[in-house]
Amino acid sequence: MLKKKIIFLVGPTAIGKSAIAIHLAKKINAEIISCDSMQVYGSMDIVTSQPSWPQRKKIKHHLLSVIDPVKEYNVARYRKDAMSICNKLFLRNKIPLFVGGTGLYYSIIIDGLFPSVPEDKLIRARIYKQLSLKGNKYLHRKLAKVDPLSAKKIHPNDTRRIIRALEVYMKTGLPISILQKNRVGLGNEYEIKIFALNTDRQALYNKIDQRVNKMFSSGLIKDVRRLLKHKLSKTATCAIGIRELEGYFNGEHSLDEAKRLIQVNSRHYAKRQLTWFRKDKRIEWVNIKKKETPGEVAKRIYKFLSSFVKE
RNA sequence: GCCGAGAUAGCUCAGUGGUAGAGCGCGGCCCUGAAAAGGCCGGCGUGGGGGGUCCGAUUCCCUCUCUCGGCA
Repeated sequence: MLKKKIIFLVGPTAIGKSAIAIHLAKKINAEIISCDSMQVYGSMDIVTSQPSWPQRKKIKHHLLSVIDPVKEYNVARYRKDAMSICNKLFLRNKIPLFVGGTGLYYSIIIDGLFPSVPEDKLIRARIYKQLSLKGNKYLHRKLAKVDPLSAKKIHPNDTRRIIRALEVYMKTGLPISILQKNRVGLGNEYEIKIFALNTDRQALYNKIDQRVNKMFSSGLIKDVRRLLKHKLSKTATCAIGIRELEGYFNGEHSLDEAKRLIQVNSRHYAKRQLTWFRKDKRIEWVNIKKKETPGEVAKRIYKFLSSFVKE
């Protein structure tokens, strides 16, 4: 029996994934599933740099603008949503082409998520209270007692992960480090290819600056001002551009400073993305050459996997 | 032109007679229900140029160059 094929196209922010993905999708009869933790949110098109409507008309895109920004979203929901779309695409003989920059999301699709409990707001509130009362070292020691493995792995300052580990332990009575070993990925049924786009660092940073400029000229300020009228979820608020502009609106800093911060934070983000991808040895790296068009890059990738998709 | 202040990391600036730090930036890394988040590590340097004093100068002295104030 033929294995089901799934293709991933990842890369740092602003590298040009969307345009390349559309060219590629056309060549291989694919539909695009966004793999981006922020582009799932609707009415945030400009801050999250979603593919334009003309682009979305060319190739069907999934998981863009599907959640209200006042709602929370997370990996587990993403996996569920994405896998369900994936299966529908298989029924229609379409290849799922995952495109995006969220490292955790694509790896969760491939490698699976350990079965566990969702966030429990009450428990978290209790742990947060302990955190403010007794400090992070206390929580870390507490974790060390019930789950020494995790405590060793998680730095005492990384309170988010300490809290998550404690939460899981409190709900299940089992250490998260044990549960985490139990993940079910795509396995043998599927055949996957992962491509990561990159270019030299300075060129990437120039692209990021350009993108930020473009965001501003397409009405970022107005957009964020409108968004801030609602109580955005803690996840949606994380989109780069929201807090920086909020600081400007509140008079904490100038507009120029807000823009500078958006650029800096985007660079840092891109750097972290690259660190994540580098670690994944399954990735085929595609280095974009100077002046190479999206179509040309897509062609190179297509050549690389033509035997893969024709089998 | 005169007087004063200054010239130290990519930037803003500390500090010291025994060849230097901090914040930001920059680089590297970690990551399983907030992941565009969160966390960890790394100084990346001809101390403006040239002399002098001293065992030893980034630090003290002289001089030149430049920058910023003030007076002309």
